[in-house]
Amino acid sequence: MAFEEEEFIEEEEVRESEEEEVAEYRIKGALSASIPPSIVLSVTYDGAEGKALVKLYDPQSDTVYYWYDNTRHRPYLITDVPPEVIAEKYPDVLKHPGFSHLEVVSKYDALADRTVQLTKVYAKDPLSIGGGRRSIRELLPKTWESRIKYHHSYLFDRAILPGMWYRSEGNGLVPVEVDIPQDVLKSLTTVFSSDDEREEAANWIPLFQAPIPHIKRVAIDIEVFTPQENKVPNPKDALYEVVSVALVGTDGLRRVLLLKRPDVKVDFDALKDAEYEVLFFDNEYDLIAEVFKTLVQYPLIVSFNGDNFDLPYLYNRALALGFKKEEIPIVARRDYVTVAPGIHIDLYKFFAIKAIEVYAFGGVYRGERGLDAIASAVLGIGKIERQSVISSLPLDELAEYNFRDAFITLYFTVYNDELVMKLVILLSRIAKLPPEDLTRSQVSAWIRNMLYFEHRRRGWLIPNKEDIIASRGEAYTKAIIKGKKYAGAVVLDPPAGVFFNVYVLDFASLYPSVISKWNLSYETVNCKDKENAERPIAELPHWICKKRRGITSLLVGILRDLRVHVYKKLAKSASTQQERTLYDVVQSAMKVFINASYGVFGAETFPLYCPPVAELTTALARYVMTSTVLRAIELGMEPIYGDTDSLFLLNADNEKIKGLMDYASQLGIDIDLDKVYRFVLFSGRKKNYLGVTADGGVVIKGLVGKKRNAPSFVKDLMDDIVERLRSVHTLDDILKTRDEISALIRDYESKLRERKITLDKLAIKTTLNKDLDEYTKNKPQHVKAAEMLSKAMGIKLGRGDVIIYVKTRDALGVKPIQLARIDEIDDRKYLEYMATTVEQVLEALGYSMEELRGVAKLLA
DNA sequence: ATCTATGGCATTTTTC
DNA sequence: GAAAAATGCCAT
Repeated sequence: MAFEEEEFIEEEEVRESEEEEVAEYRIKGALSASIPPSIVLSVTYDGAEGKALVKLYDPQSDTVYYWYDNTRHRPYLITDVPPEVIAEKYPDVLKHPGFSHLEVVSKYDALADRTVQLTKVYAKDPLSIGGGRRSIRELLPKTWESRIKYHHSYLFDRAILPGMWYRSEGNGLVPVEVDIPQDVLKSLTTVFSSDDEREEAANWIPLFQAPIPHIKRVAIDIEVFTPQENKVPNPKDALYEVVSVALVGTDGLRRVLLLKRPDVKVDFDALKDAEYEVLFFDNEYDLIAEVFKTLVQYPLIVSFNGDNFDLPYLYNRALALGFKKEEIPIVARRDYVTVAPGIHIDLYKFFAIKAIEVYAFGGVYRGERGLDAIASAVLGIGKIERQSVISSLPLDELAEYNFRDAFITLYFTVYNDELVMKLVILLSRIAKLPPEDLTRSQVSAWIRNMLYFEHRRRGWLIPNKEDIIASRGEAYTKAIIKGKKYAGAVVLDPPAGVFFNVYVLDFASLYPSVISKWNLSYETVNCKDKENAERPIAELPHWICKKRRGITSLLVGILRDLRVHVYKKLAKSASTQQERTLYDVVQSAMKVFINASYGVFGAETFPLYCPPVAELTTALARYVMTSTVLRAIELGMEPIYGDTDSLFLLNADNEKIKGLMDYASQLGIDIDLDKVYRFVLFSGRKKNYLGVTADGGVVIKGLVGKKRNAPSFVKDLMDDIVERLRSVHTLDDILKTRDEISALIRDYESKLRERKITLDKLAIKTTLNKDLDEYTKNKPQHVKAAEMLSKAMGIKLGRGDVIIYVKTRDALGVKPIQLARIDEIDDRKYLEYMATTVEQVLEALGYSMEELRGVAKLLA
């Protein structure tokens, strides 16, 4: 089909205007430039320039500013060897090509509780410190101080805080004053009791109160010609044409750039009604030039998997097409890809952050990684299903498909009053990590950065992991689970049965509260000054300093108190809806840090790893739990179940609960009434129950019929059972329901026996947590199925892929669903599955063992 | 390159 | 054939 000439815009015009805009947009500000109040988008070390580069954005004028800092950018290494000794004994250090200069500094060594004189060995660039056989580090003696990690002075001093506002004054950037509301200021005196805490809280409050501007942004998604289906083109080679690029911006831009291809059809009528504009291009060079022209007009580029695909592909493709490097506004960094003049956020990486998945999104997209699955779960919109491969899709359909992907990508950052953007900025401020780094690193890196910053701000030495272990020791207790390092939480053994009117309490932020209340920190635990310390719990030999306030205890405590006593309240009470949602984001950002604060001390990968801190946290939490259980009994209540920080009580009423709350507050822990269940059905197993609240809401924990890998046949049965249970109010109802449930089970059983069921209902979904060849010790069923599938279909399967299979009667016992037929299935296995599912409910409903065996026999 | 922690249940595979 | 190890999913 021939293209109609009038559909195209004049390409000459495009090219001309592009160069102007790039030139104008790049480097609007330099060190001397005047910068109006602007938010810091990024702070990076520009190795090539040898300078620190700050990118700022002024939303008022919609301008990106660059600001170079020449003064304090050098990375350095700290050693306890004095400068004159270095000159005399280690002259190679001074002759090292990466060496810059020396400086003597005084630092507080928290592990030894004394101030020490140290030498900073400045380097020209991180490479001359970081690694390789010829690094400066290798030339210094291995005393403990010289094993201190090198510090990039700019990144850890963080003179300029990401997400905060600055303007230029003289030759430097100065912070823009933040307005603090009266009631927040007042909390400094009402919430915090010591001067230490008040001073610390005063430092933090501006981070939460500084305005978060709307940042103009564009989402990009590209489609590439693929000769083979299921084969993603390699962005390194960028062998194939970029056939379509969708750009969707917050400023109303909705555009799809299409490459004309003579062999591919296009339905122009369909495009006329489209909600986006379409530009056709005769050649790929012009198409990509237009993309670049758009990218340079935004301070923020958003993508889904842009780090690993879209941006490197565009970059390499542009090079291959003859662009010069300086014409391409895409910059590859060590771990990610960024853009000029703005920054780039890859939402694929952001959503892969466990803490974001769990705390920010409540696990709604748990385990899913693709755009379609995450968008469906978070936004309720999915990708467009396409009928054929990208390469042969008619251009109008390609545009539609491409547009939707970019639209979803942008919408992630826009929905719910820009929740995600606000969250990113706030997390950025707390962690002192620029958004580009924050959105690509796990929570342990956020906390590490936050703590490093606090050390630097106080003039503290940052200790090495080995030194913490050497002076503070390892864990003392043994874990119940083999292979773990220390004892964790208590779980009370629940009785089997149905219990009415159950009150559920939880200890609010138990672990963080314990850390705050008992002054837990790597430097206060097992400190040198044993005279001024005490053992908090007989079970453990560890002692804690009474004189000094621990840095992690202080910070966790401040964040927790600000969250609970200030921002959670403001999220409910602030005058406008807008303020309330903003404060809600503030409190959820704090929650992420607070919740992760315990775990990192038990993680060997964490630089401030300190097993005694982690172990004391869980031990003291066990003490809080068990002593509260005893107190509950004294008050006349009957604890029937509890796990870590939750407690299920019978015979409770508001007065008794008040008594228990008073007890806990003496321990320094808050108790909340979480729920009141009309009844709870315990199977007798830990972490395994079903509860119905007064309003008929159902909470199910740990039952096999609800697990992700259960076949939907079993899930349906479970749903039906739950539906019957919702109407239970009294013990009599239970007896009636028992009979109904028995009937249901027989019904499902006969459906299965008579194969009145589709294959997909029997499918079991299991995730590969490793690549196929890593299963060396064992070969589980889903791996066998994966191997068969891989062979039959020629698909590569590995870590993260979900295998869908059914149980069959043949020797292997399984088949991937794609290769199986309904007559091959092993109904015995499915009956067993059904039996364990219903068993968990029936045991609670008081079936005797004989009756249960009857059911089991029935099912077998 | 680095993915906060431990406790519990069900199933299959491997080992003794 | 029983016990132990491996695996995955979930609770907190």
